[in-house]
Amino acid sequence: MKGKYYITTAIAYTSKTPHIGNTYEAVLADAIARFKRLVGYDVFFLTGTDEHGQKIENQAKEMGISPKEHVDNIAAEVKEIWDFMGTSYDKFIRTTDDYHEKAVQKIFEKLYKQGDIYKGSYEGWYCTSCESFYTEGQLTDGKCPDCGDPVEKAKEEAYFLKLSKYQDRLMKHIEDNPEFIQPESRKNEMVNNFIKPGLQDLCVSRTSFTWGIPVTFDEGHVIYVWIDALSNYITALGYDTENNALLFNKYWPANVHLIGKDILRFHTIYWPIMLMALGLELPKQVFGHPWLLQGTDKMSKSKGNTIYAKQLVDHFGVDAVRYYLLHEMPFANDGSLTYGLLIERINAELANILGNLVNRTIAMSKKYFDSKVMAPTELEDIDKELIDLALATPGKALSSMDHLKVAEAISHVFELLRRSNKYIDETFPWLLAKDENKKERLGTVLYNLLESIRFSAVMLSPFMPETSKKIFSQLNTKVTDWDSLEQFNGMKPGDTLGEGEILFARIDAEQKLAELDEENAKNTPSDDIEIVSKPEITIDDFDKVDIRVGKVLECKKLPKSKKLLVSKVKVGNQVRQIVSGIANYYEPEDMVGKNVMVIINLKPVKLCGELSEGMIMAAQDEDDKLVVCSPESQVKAGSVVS
RNA sequence: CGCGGAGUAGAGCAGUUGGUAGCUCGUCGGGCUCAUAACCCGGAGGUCAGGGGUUCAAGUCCCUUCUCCGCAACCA
Repeated sequence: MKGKYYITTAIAYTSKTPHIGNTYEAVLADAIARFKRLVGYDVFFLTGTDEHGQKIENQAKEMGISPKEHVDNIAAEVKEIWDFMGTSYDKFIRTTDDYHEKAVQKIFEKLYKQGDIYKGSYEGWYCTSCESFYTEGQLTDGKCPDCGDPVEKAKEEAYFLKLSKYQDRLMKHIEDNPEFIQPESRKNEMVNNFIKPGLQDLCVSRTSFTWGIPVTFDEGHVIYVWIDALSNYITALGYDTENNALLFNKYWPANVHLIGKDILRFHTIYWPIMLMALGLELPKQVFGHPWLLQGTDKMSKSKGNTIYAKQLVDHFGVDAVRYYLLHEMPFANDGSLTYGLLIERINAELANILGNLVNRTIAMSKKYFDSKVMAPTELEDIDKELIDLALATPGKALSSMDHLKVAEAISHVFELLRRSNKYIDETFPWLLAKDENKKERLGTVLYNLLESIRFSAVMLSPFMPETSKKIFSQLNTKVTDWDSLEQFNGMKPGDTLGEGEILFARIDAEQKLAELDEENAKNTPSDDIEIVSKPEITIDDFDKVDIRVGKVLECKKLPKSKKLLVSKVKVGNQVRQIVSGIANYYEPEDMVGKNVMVIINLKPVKLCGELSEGMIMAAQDEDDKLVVCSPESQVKAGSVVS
């Protein structure tokens, strides 16, 4: 054993079925976990689901089921997907698990007792009808994002975690451990945007919803997501504030937390500080992996471009999908997935390079030697070249994997496969077969090929476990351990090979794409936007809103901001300054002269230092694109809209 | 001037401490027939975003401009 290796994924939020992008993270973690096991580490691979929070509470209410039922459903789906993707997790934690909830409560108590969590108050906007608190940014149009009612400024009691106290220690840790935050560019983002400006204490409790872990010593307070979700990495191992379970003592600290780049902040700032406060070691590394895009777009349900793992696996098989995810994702930049690209990779690499090599080698062995493995004899230079590459490849893969460069590790193996294909052309086995005197040479050539394939299959097993298994069965070998790659003699002369079988059939791209299109068309009921209406209002409510026609007199960009335009709008006998977030869609000169609809009785506010006295109405389509609303024909500025 | 990253062949990307510009796909031509119309070889295709500088030598270091992206701020 080379020691322990503890790897985690982020826990999936149980508000909707995870798409292929979410699945990517689990597969990536799995590949690393399997690789580490293969090379001799004692691995613990944790994944799971994050199941609390207001969003889930609300969703459940809408569906008319209990939150628990709701999360049970989704958690089961997540688990099912992880399972058919072949992820070899050692534990699947759910934040609604009993032991987790108890441990989180103890953590909260401990931090409170030692003064790292204190009770304070949280100023925000309160919506009476929803009994909810919102921050400035959560409000839509200055009103409750949920029900649209007016909100009022209010204070709420809440618990806070003292981040500032640990700020310097965190900074030092990041500086002393350059590998702590990966990739590097992310580290700079965290340090410059958050740590250097100074950390604000973090609100770690809520009273606005109940679907969460209760604070034991203060009724009505629920532990907010940070402490609840992040703690899973230690509670899963049986962490306890008083005496820790064996697992915890053995595996903590984590070697790597694998997470999406979007939640890097929580894992590189809040989580380390929590751990420091608990007196625990920090994880060795946090890797914020890039995102998987559908073509060049972010996947989203509203765009209807969501690709689910299930469909891909049904059509292409698990290992092909795993291969794509693991090999096509760059280390730091977002990757892209389309059906077309997937098919291209399957054909070019899996079918042509890998599958065909195995197939032709097994076929020749059968044809020339009745599937017997021959003993290699004298080696020629060309043989040595192949063997040297085979022997060198495990080291290369190992080193790539040490830096989590999974795609690179796979490429090394494919180099060997390509070299093997070339070796066939260089040695002309079919000619050797015609000459009885060259039987021995032919046997040697085939032996070298079989052994190279065995090498490749061993190295590929963390990435494509099923495929490796199939190859081993075709080779009829049980020598599949990593150490067997130290010598080029794993295949045993005299053994009989198994039956040949196509590993990856070539796919007719055109036909397959048509098939998928048809299937997706069937499953996408309609393009229409689903309407979830805000609560009914009376004519009196509506009457409170004063909408007028205005004419844009001048308009300029707000240099400090990317999205904001500042317009001077003539409304009747007044000229108002209005700031709008439309800079991505309109040039200032486009706006000048336009007649627009303006809400004139919104409370004025300052945005990026500029006063905004109203709102220009704009329609927002699914891509978040904004289109300014104008009256159909000329109307005098100041006219009432109703 | 908020912080950071990126701009290299038609596409997707590599290019460690500066020393002849590479890989995969595609394309064109050739070879081979064991194999899944597969495999192997070769050709074409790049003022390494633009401009300046340091150096015997710059994709690589420095300055500057432009364009994309991420984070932050913000979307009345």
